[in-house]
Amino acid sequence: MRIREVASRSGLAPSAVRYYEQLGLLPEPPRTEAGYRVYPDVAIDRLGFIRAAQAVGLTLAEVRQVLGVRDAGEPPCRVVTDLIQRRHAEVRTKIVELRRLERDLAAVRARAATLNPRDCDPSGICHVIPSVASVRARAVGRKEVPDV
Amino acid sequence: MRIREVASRSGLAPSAVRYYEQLGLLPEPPRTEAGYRVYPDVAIDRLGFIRAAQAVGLTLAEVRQVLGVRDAGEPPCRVVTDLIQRRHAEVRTKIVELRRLERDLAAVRARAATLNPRDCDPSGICHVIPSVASVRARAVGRKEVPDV
DNA sequence: CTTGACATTCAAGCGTACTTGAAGGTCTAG
DNA sequence: CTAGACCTTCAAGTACGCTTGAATGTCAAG
Repeated sequence: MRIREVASRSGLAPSAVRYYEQLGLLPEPPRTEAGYRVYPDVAIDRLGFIRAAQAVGLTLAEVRQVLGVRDAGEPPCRVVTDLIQRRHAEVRTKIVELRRLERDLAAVRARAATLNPRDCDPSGICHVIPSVASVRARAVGRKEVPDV
Repeated sequence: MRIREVASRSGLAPSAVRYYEQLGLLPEPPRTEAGYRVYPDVAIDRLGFIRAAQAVGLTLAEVRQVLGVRDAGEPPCRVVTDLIQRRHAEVRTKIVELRRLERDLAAVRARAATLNPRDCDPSGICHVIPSVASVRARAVGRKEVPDV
């Protein structure tokens, strides 16, 4: 299998596969005489694992940890358990933060809905945005969702 | 007021204030003879607004939009309402995604807890990670939370 | 023999919001 | 007079996971 096939079978771009190899997530495959990479079937499984790990929010560095342990011949159960637990905590924290933010945004919208733009104070910028208490105290990130 | 004061009163680093000026969020202040920036009190309000807008998740580009309208002499109500509404939808979507992810992570942990590492299949990498249905279908981002 | 789809490497770019570093100037207190 | 706390500009670095571009090579089909 050459790179295009292994990539598309895994839902990746060839460039991503090369990138993973560069990061040490994927072992260097044998080459044809012309220098083309030729992958064994098992590469599909490995890429599948990488995708699944990313899908639960592990970074590529973390995935590398897991693969490193596995490649060393040991079961990575312990590492995986730790990483998943940490990630779980992160996600729960983030949900709490986003819920608060959601509440704030709803409050801002409600406030905006009661106001007439004609009454807008031209000496400020927009009093409706800084109007909610918790907005003044914290913030939550953006960042969209990578597809798998 | 020089840059250090305006920055610390706004909870920012001086470099951030210069950066905002560079992006056009903050008008160029007058200078002392030595070239030091000297800010009027109203700069504090403007920086406060920027922080509040960021706290609800608006990007600096979006903040610039709002400030641009305001600086053009118009009330930015319409722009603000639109941006907030969009942002609100994003946040709600993200909460849904994170909730699903949280559920998956809990499932992965539960599954891991029932297994003995001795039974780990050495031919795979770690079957526990790709074990959850929705993990195979989608992913949710990481990205931590900027403090305000 | 040519076209076109594929492959290679390497460096650089993207987005976001900044920070850091280098090299230097200014100002106040002791 | 000097230390040190502050200011200036400009370019480059950070995180993260890739993609893109340039320059080039390979290979099968028509």
